[in-house]
Amino acid sequence: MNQIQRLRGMVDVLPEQTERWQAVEKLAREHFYRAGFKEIRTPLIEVTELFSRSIGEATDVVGKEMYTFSDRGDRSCTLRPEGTASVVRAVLEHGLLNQGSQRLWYAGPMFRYERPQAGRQRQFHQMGVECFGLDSPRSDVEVIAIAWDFLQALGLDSLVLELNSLGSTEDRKNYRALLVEWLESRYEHLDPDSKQRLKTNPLRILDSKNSHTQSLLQDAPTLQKSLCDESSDRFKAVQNFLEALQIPYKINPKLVRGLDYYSHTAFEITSEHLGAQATVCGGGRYDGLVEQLGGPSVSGIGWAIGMERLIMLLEGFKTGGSSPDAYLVNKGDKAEAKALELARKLRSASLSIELDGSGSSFGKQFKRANRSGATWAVVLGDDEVNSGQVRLKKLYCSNNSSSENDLLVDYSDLDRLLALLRS
RNA sequence: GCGGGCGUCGCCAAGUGGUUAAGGCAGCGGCUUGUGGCGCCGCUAUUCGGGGGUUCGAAUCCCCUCGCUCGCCCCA
Repeated sequence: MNQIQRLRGMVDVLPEQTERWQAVEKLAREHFYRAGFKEIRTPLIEVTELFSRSIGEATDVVGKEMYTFSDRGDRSCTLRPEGTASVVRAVLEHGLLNQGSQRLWYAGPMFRYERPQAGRQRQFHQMGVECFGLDSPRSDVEVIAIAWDFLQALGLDSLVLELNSLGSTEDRKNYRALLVEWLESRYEHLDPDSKQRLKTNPLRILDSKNSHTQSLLQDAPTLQKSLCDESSDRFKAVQNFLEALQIPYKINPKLVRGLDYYSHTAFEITSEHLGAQATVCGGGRYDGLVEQLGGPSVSGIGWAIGMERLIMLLEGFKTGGSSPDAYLVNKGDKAEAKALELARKLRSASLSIELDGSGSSFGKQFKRANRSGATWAVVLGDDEVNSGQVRLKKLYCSNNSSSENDLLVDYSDLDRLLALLRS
């Protein structure tokens, strides 16, 4: 194959799909706006250290999935694998936290060097929100509700909100020690993956898909029991607020987010229609992150939605489709010149006009006019030019192909023409 | 990084060792250089992802390679 192809894991979104994307993006923007969120746009490339420090050296994302390269100044750069780190960096760099709490949203491509599969690409798109300086459990629920309501507004059913608390950093440290000790005494019974993870990221063993390991874990110490009173009160409060808002949720004690910076509330919204990668939306609280990146001790909470996965769920939904208001049929030297001019005039009056540029027979042009889905055909030929008129023909209505029912309008009478085309 | 499935026209596909690689959709052209949605006719793969090999002969068998896809790991 000599034809140049796209890079592996990169996806072209074709016109047929972009309409759906735009509809989703528009709806999301409305939800963000109504919730008082402002957009932030950060670069696609950052210094590598930003991600290794925030996401965590031991995570797969940092360990093996980053697009990292040296630039000409020999700096190590990385294409962003997620949005949160960049947003925190930007917020600190521009002193936004000095102006009180912040509610931000972002959208754009992310890059992870992984083997592509259903719902996973190397360049993928996320829309997300990040809040800083909102500490109460009420904020957790407010933020979750934005995601939930947005997804509901898209008409998605059979979504499940899964919830867990990872406790404070302290709680997690304690629990980690407990769990490691417990697992080490049963080391022989663990599957190879879990043995490996015992060294790198023991909490992740909890959501192992190995059934043997899972049954072993039945009796393992739980994270819940390691939560201090304050942490478990907070978790309880989150649940109460969710119930008050009548947002259904399922506690999943094994939900452990992969990125190091999460603490307390962690959640995912999943769908059974997505194949192996079931998570459409994932997020949680990251109270230590801002400080870890050199900022003040300010709390954070946010989530990200995977656009491609969301679009997959929307596959069955109609988006209306767009067709031009009018199709401009034109033939003959003078008529073609006039048509070009007329198209421009109509467009500047904000009509959508498809101009036939083929110069082929009227019959052919009408066929295309029909296919375009336009409501009107605007006809310009030598006869019309000679009489200073255009001929309007309503498409897709009757089966008359005669020109008796056509409307003739002077093309100098733009107002009348516009009025007709809009009717 | 590791496993499974697959690769014939823009799309869907037949063909599984023998001279010219079905068919459908879409596209283009004609019947119809002044009028459309129907119909009819015609055109559109010197070639079967790419390379090498076996054979008198390969899209069909073998090897390598590339790509797609599903799953594992992990994440959105």
